[in-house]
Amino acid sequence: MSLKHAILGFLDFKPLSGYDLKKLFDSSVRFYWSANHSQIYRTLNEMKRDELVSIEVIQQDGLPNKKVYHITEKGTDELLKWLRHSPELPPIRHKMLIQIFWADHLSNEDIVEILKDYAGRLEERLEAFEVLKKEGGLEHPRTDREGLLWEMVIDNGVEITAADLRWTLKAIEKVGSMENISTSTSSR
Amino acid sequence: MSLKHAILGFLDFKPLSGYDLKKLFDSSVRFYWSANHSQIYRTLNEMKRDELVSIEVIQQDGLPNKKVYHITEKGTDELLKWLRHSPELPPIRHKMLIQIFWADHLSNEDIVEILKDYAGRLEERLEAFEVLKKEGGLEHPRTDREGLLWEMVIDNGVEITAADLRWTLKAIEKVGSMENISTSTSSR
DNA sequence: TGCGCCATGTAACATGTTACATGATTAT
DNA sequence: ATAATCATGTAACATGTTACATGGCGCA
Repeated sequence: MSLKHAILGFLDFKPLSGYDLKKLFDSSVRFYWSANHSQIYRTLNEMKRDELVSIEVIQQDGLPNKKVYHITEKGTDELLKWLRHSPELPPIRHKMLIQIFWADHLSNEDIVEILKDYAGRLEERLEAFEVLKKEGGLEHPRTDREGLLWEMVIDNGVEITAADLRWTLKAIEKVGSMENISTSTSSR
Repeated sequence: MSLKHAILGFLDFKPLSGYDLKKLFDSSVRFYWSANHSQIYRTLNEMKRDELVSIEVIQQDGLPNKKVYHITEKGTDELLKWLRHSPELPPIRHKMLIQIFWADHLSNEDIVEILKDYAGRLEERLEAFEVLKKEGGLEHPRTDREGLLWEMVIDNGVEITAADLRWTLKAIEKVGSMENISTSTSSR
């Protein structure tokens, strides 16, 4: 249960509406934790119920009203407690590797196509990380130290994506040098 | 919806019971796709309903009866179709990186503790991959080509875990050379 | 005597996705 | 004109987790 904690982190940074939270998720930690708006609104309600946040309603003319969420003392305590938790390895759901695992049914050409497609997506993501690194996502870190931590986090994404890309390119080579299948189960 | 397809891959390999499937998941692709037994039984029922699999009941004396699932023609078609799908990047839910993202609330010592803990888990996983590589997990690949593909898949895990470990060790160093926080929000 | 393996399942809950629903303002 | 932005929400569904439930066999 961690969407709650990611939200607490943002609200501790500054009070925000559900809408603002969605945008901040998308422009900062989207690669490590994402959420769509339904989930965010639902979770904020639960957090209100549990008194981790309080609501301030802001009237706006022309625009719809805003509910700005503030972190409470209970919320800060919960955040602080969570921050010190022993970390878990991220769970993985890797469809592509399952495809490769059973890909003896496909021709070399089909497998290479899948791998090239995958490599393309990794390159896109690497670029997205570069943009993030330059623009920062969040307005400004509260301290230099916080800025360093944010950089570290983005670097993790860069390093791992780059490693995955290296694997993919090597894999494309390997598949190229495998004996192809004879039985014509291939595409087209 | 991909648990269905991972199961189809295994059933195409050989007919299996829900119990067997669980064990095979755990001993082969557990790092890329996992499932507990409730989910497997539930999914097998849906697959039966959709005629992707058929059931053979095996009487056993002393032991409880077994339901062995066989892949149907429709199931094979679905598997083959899925295998050629454009791959997606794996979605990530990375709690630890969210912790680091908001870790300016913690002391350097607390952050290092978290990172060291994480590094330990990565080392364990690397060892688990080494074991997998030697033992193979599944009995025997049907073809040499299949064996090569399985090795490739495990290598991906090794490469990415190793990259993550390198990042973690570098991160520990960096945190060590950061100015520590003054405000005593730290542990103990 | 108690644990682990074999083997199946259900119920409740938590989390995540997709689609439906509304409506004004501002920029192209 | 029409698309994007602002802003909130609900309903239905899909997926994943945890706990409850049963019961014999073989081993230490």
